[in-house]
Amino acid sequence: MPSPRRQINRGPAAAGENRAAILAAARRVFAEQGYHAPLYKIAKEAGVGQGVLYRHFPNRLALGFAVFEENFVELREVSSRDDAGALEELWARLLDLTITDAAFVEMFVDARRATADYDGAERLVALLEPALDRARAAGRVDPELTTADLLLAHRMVFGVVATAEDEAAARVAVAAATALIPRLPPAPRA
Amino acid sequence: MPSPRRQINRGPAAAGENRAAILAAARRVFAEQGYHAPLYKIAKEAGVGQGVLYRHFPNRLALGFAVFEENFVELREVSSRDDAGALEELWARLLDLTITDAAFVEMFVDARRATADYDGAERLVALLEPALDRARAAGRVDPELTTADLLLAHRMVFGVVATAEDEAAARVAVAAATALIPRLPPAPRA
Amino acid sequence: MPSPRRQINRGPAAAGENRAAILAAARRVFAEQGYHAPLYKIAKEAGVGQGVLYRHFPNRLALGFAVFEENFVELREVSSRDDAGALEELWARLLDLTITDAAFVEMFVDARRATADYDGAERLVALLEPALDRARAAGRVDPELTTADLLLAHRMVFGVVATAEDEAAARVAVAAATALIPRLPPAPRA
Amino acid sequence: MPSPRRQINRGPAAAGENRAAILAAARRVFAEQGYHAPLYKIAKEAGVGQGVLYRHFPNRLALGFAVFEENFVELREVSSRDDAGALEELWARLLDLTITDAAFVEMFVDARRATADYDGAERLVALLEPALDRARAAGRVDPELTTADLLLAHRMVFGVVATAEDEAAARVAVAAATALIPRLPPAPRA
DNA sequence: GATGAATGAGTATTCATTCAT
DNA sequence: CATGAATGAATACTCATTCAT
Repeated sequence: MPSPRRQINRGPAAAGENRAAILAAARRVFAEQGYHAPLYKIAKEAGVGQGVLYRHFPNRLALGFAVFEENFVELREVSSRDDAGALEELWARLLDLTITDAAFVEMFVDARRATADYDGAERLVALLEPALDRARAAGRVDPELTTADLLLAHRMVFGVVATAEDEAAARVAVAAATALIPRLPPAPRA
Repeated sequence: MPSPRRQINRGPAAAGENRAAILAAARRVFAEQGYHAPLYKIAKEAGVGQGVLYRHFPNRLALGFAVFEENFVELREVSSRDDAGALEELWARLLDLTITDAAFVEMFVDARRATADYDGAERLVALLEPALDRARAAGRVDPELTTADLLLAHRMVFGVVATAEDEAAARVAVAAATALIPRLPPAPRA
Repeated sequence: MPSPRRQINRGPAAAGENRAAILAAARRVFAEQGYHAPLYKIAKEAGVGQGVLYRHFPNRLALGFAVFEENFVELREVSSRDDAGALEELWARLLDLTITDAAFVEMFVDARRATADYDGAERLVALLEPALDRARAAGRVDPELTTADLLLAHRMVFGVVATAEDEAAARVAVAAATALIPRLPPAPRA
Repeated sequence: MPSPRRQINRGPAAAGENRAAILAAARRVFAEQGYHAPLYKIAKEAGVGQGVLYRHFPNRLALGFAVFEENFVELREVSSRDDAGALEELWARLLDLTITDAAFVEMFVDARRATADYDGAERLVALLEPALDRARAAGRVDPELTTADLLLAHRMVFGVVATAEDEAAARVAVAAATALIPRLPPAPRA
């Protein structure tokens, strides 16, 4: 017997808004409390019922990936820029997102245990490869540098972020870490 | 009617044994079920009551670190070897432990959120520094290589291990990752 | 931007079809998942919205009874056959439906708690009585056998079905059970 | 962080009492609300934490069976009476318990879906067989009556109880139902 | 009238931590 | 000191029911 004091039912039209609200809330909560924050807190933060969250995202991983996917949209934009400097910017932005969304490190650690085989790596390859090709053609990067190298370097950055005290420390450490790998694209002209 | 005695109370003498049993059990359970395995399972696996576990380790992090510390004993032995090749072996062993004890990646991710100021880094420095000095003096490593570099590289390896599918994949990826950093000690003569 | 129409609104004409589709779906789902299967699954299986299900059947019991009622249609046909052998066939068919639709046992158990005063008993009486009268007149059954006996025997068969492992076991057990009650109509010439 | 206002921890010594309290509460709650009553209500009714309930009984079925098992103790006492009239009393008591503990009908219906193969039938056989043998030897029952018949009749009584409006109606109906099976032990001299 | 998303109370279950014995 | 049962808050997840469109 539902209590009469429930929130107004905004109807199916709210579905899109709700999904967006959940993603935004998840991003916020993950950042504050980590990837294992209770899902009901995310629902509450988003201002929706728990059922809505579960309708949109059947489990934590689905939600986590969805949030993460949003980053791809941004990266794709940079990647699609048909210019030789795109790689540098793309790489810089990727590192930045990795630092900002440190919670996702936990997610990946988790996903390893979960069966879910995420195609994030392939997605990333699709993003990096064309930009790398253009940069190489333009002679802007080490001709030996491969996409696999970039992927691996990204995972290495993950480790630095995961073990950093906070975002500021992570930023410094990531800069130092990438400097250890000579083959990497040059730091963007900040 | 006194409650039946489930196990003989072996008195204070058992404290040391208990501690060791708990550590061994924790290592086993962490490896099987991950760092977030229920503590009562570790107590049961160790054959001790939960109270004993709490007596020795006030929380999961304390236990986790204690298990991890055991690795230091082994590393210290290598480090204390007064020979120029110690660094290579030390480094190789460190990477190996990082791969094997993947659960600790979770621990470190966790520790970042917990306020816990772990002195692991300093401990590691204390281990690496003398070996690095000797190796440098003997001209066996890049003269530019610093202890900070090693520490950072170790964190990078963490990231690779954390995002690897399994131990075998981690081993391959770590090899590739360290190859990206030219300054690092050479791989040990396998 | 109006929300996309998921399915054409076929108007009131569809009401009858919908009702039938829901009943069929309910029968299927009850058989597969038991009487307490989620209602939304029935709606989905029927290809209708949940609102429609609620329009036709205000609650689970109403739906359950409606499905069950369909059996009466079949039984009524047999009962209306103006011949002395109708009782035997009617009784045999009743037992068979009881075995087949085991989910309804759960429903009846449930109904006992719900206040719902189901008139199923009277309906059954209306079906059995005329056939019993004809059979008695024709000397084909124990003259002592009453409709009340049949009703009671039917409930007893319920118990056997409810506690049987599966349909096959139920069939065997029901045969044995009815054999214990000498007054019952003879088994149909299979 | 446990609130400071928790109930006193009575220690392990309370285990026995707790188990008994849970069983009693379960019996009460099952009778009032049916076999599917929320387990936390049983815990609360028993005055224990939910964890305690789960420690003693890992799932609903385990709890249900445990409650049911208590009935066996009583029946066993009657059964072990080395006298020819034991069967009649045993049978009467069995029917009575079946009427009283109607919730167990639901449990059995449920258990059919659950994997759990309960050995209740064998237990019942072990109880009934010796008493039946003695009764038969003393010529107090139909020499044709078998234990299997009794078991089957018991299941039939289940059906009658399950479909009865309330306990009073069940009592009347069970009497009528058993009267339909001539071979059964005579009603006890009430 | 039909749709199906939204709602959120209800329930099961786990596990860190305490504490009587 | 050790034992391990007790505690109960925390959390995940489900599903009956409503209602905007």
